[in-house]
Amino acid sequence: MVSLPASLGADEEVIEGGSVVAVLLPLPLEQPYSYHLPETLSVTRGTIVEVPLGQRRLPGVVWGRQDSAEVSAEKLKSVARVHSVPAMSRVQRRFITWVAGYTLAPPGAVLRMAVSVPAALDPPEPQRVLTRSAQAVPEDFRLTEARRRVLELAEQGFAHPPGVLAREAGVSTSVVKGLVEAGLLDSLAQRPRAVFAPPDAGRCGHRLSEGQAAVAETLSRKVTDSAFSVTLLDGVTGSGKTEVYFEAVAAALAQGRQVLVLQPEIALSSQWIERFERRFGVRPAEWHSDLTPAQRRITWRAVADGEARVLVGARSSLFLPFQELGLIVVDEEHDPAYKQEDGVIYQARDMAVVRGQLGQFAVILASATPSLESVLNVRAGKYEVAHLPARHGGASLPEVAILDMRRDRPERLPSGGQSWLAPSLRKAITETLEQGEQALLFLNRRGYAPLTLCRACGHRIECPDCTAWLVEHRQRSQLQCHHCGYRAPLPRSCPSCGEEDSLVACGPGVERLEEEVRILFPEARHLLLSSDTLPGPAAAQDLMRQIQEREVDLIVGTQIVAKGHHFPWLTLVGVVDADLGLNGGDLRAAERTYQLLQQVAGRAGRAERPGRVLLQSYLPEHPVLQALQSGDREAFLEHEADTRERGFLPPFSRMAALIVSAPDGQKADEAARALARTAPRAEGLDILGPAPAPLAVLRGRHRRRFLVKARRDLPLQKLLADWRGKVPLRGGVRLAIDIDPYSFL
DNA sequence: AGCACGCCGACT
DNA sequence: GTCGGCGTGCTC
Repeated sequence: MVSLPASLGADEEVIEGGSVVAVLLPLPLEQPYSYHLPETLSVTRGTIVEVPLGQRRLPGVVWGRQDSAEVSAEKLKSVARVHSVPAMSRVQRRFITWVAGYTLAPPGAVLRMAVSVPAALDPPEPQRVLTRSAQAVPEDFRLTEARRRVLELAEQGFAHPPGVLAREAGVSTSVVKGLVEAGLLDSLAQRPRAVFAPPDAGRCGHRLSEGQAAVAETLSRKVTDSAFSVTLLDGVTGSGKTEVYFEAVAAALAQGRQVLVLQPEIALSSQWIERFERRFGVRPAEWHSDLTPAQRRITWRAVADGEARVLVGARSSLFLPFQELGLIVVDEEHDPAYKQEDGVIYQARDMAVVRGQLGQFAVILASATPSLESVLNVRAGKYEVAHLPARHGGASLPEVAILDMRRDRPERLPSGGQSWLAPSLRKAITETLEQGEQALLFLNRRGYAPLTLCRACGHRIECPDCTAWLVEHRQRSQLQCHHCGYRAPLPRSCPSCGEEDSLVACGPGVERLEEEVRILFPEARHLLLSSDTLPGPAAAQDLMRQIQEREVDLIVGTQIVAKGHHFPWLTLVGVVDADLGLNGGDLRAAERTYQLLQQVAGRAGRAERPGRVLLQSYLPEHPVLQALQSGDREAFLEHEADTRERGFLPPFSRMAALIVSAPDGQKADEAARALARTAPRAEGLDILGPAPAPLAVLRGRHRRRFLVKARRDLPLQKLLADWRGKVPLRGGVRLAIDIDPYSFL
């Protein structure tokens, strides 16, 4: 009889061999499948097992007992084996179920995000190391020079992996292999050294000001309360948010709990990692899309085994199999990158709050420009708030001015070409450079020009698979679709009328802006920062270093420069097109523009040099620009809340988007009409559509869209699930449901 | 998500 | 005559 550890609750009771168990598989399936559990195996709920499915073998999680025989006996297969990983915790399983119910994704699809690394489910191959065996060299063994060198090294007493031993001795691995076969070297299994050393919570941290220390104390108390809470940590760029929430991280570590820090774009947060290392003495575990398969395996396993105590990661790390999670920090909580847009569609910030509620621990949402949702949750008493006093070290906030482009018109370039910089911005750049300081020109548009037009026939070059213009990338002499990844060489003649040299680039992208900078400020050392010009995180880190060390005078960049980097010599930020992003039917367009521009503005004038921000705009009266100029965030939030309330928009209502897509427009229309006919009706429910989605064709699929607005007390998920169930989808038609949509494309 | 089964074009 | 394209539909 197996005895249960005292910590196992009723939920973790042992399920004996001979039972039938429900196993959730990491596939888009609505229900767990039933399997016979062999007499030789015993499991609990949460045990990760391997089961046969069709011709394959897959991992799955024991979801419960299957009492009634719902599956005919002849169909029932047996659990093949139990994986040697700790069982998935009850909280983790409830989280998966909750997310599936909320997003209307099949539970198996959510599970797939949690067991994303099947290779991690078995213990890693133990590393083999070689030592000199006790056996003497036999008389008849040809002791060649290569063999002698290897044995000599091995006799020095250190055990080496075969590859290292061969390299050190300057021989090939086959020599080493021969010596093992001859019995002159012993192969031993070595326990892998700890990859994730425990962070030292007790190390002396950054010295905090009195105000910061008080906030740090509040946050730490939230952690040690071991109860669910959400705190909005609100403080401007440079107010020391990171150092302050590090104290909450330390408190969770001291309690023996794991910590997850979510970042919107992890690949670029090398500065964050350095700060963590300074505070805690070790690097945190990392989780993002740039990890190699081996790193992924090691990290997943370390989280499951509880070896990784702090993990910093992108949104997908929310589904890692933490056992003892005791704090989640969502850094830059307003960032739209937290919204996952394909597969299981979810908002990681909101799901982090749910995870905290299920796990009964503290969640910290940090931002200098909090989302309207979070601000209203504070106002409603659902979240608490902690304000950090203004800039650390007494540096002042930058002065923001709007340049009215209708009056402050760019002059022609000396070459006669078009210019995108107003005279007053040019002047400001000149002054800044003369003072030996740095300037940043921000334009959130990749490539050279967003549109290529034929002067002869007026043809606009579009993507063959999407309703979108192709963007010229002159550095690669390519046209690119930013929606599907289509690329084509830049044509010399118009693809429509065949006219030679008739194509003109319309509008600016960062590449074109850099060209202008080269002409106007030839002396300045300049740098183009865009995701296209960065081959990887290492390159990004090097460019950031160049800026910090003043090896660059003038920076041209897209939104990747907006994120949390500290540039002490940057005193001028020019926003080339502040109106970009204000248009479009996106309900968060104004908010997002405000946040992005506020973040970019925050790059200017840290430390003791005051900064200046110039916003080029054709809509200088727009509330977003006015709020940026006056620095009155509260007025902007008030205006935004009011607009949303009057429009019955989230968070005053709940919203969902349904996207019907099919390989041809007719099929999409038919399916959309069928959906329209069966649409639910209820008091407080508005259904708009079907209408062609703004990107009417995406990746070759024709798309129609419904927008659903529901009063907050309506059971939105149930209404949508019933609706979906009424319409069978055939002929390549797909229906995607996006709860709380962000992108309206 | 795979993998098989199943019905129509270019080839050893 | 087959090999192979990927469209539909299961998988306990």
